[in-house]
Amino acid sequence: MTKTPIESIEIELAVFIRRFIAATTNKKVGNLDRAAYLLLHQISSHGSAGVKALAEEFHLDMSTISRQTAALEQKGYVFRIPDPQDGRAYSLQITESGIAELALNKQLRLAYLTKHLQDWTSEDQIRFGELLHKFNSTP
Amino acid sequence: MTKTPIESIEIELAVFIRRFIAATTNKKVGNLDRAAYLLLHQISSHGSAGVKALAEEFHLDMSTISRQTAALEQKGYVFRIPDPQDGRAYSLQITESGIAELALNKQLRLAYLTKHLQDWTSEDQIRFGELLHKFNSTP
DNA sequence: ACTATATACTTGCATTATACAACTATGTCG
DNA sequence: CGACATAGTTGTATAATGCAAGTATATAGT
Repeated sequence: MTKTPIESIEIELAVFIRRFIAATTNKKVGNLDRAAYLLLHQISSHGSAGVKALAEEFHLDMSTISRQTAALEQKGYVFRIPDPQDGRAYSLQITESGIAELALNKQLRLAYLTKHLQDWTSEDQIRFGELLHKFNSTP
Repeated sequence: MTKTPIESIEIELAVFIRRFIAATTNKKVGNLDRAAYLLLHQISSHGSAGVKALAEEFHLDMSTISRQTAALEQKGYVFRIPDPQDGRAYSLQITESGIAELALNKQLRLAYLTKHLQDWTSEDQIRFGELLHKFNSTP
């Protein structure tokens, strides 16, 4: 029985996720766990955003994001700006300290990944990045 | 500032994992959660195995696997065979019921993935599966 | 303008997955 | 035989998450 491409993807994805979770859960790199890192990255690269927008971006519940952003604020990595149009809403902006922490984290993550991918051809690296992006972009 | 391929992979992976976890955590497909599905798949496709071997395969703690396999046994999807060489060890084998449940799950997961990848060329699908496999195979 | 409903966010609670440590039982090596 | 190692289990703590309920603000219908 030969596997179809989608069957291959399906099982490889499952293994992949399992490993990745195991490797990154509860293992903070510096001061940021996986969730915090992504939030900071998003705020940093796509501009300030509110809780709702972030929750939608990551397909998570607003309550989860609310707690995580509160933690980031507590650590001084983001601050809130009230939305002038809407008294209920605010937007989160990254602080200098947040930028520094993000850069440090990124550095460490890249070092790990670079090592993991050291034997890949640069063509495969590019292709993998493109395909992941494509997968993520599919609605 | 243009991103290097590894920088792209790094952030796409982070987003990807986040989404995948959100989409599959606490969402059992039929009777199997993500962890149980993978265990059954492993036992089914690579033959019977003990708790230790499974823990190593998934890079998880033995205690975690021990509980998950106990749950699978409880549901009647696997059964234990004492290791004749080693009184401490068991191997886990899948039951008929386990095979059926696994097949059902796989079906549902494939359906979802097929839909998600419906606009991809078959070449991209193949390549994505290969690269994920390569990533997983890298020690 | 008033009321009803919707929305942005927070908080309380329960669940789940996980790791670590302590424990049991068995095996192995000196 | 005794000391240590190994396979597995169980107790406990932690963390991430979702759901439900609550607060405050906005919007729409009358």
